[in-house]
Amino acid sequence: MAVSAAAKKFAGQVSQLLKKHYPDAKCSLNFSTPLELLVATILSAQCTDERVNLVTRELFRKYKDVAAYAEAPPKDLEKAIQSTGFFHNKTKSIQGCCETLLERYNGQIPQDIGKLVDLPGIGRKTANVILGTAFGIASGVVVDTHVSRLSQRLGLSQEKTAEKIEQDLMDQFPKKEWIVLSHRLIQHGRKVCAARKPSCGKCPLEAICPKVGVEGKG
DNA sequence: CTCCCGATAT
DNA sequence: ATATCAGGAG
Repeated sequence: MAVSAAAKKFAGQVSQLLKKHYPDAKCSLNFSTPLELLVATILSAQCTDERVNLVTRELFRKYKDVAAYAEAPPKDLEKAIQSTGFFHNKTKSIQGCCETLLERYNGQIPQDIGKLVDLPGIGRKTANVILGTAFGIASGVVVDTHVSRLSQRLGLSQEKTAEKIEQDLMDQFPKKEWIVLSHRLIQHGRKVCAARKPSCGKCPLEAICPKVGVEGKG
């Protein structure tokens, strides 16, 4: 699908206003290596970054490399990450990833979207976070719960699935903006354009926002 | 589509 | 009580 010039112009306005208001938006998950970011991002599913950072402070002290996660008794890992929710699934994902990394990639994290998505528990969202934030590779736009919601409200996409929303965003924003755009949209979604009670009065995008689906408008 | 799941705000 | 939080798999 070709994108209209009007759509790209609107995207440019969004981009400019976000840049002005969130000049140095960055990843809010604490990490010091690509592996730590991979683990933190798996833990971040349906959980606040604040909670993830609380858990990983101890977790990263105990598990230093891929082998440490792969060899750990599952019960130990489950206990360590319990408070982030979905802990059975997340433990299987972390250990499955680390086992596969040892088997196929000599314990290294591949810098390739296809290979990352092929790992257990890694979808496009997590893969885009790892590539963009750990390696500086613009493989796509990170579409999480915040980016999905903001894309709808701003009228950037009418699609429902994360995959289709991501394609719409990639079509409207230049590739060089994808990584920082993701961080800015997420920060804006957390602080201003919140799910339940959006602070439209304090929103820097107020003047151009169609407010699709926002109560009182739409 | 459903299921996984604890912590917090409303 | 219920919605929501940097999702992914079956």
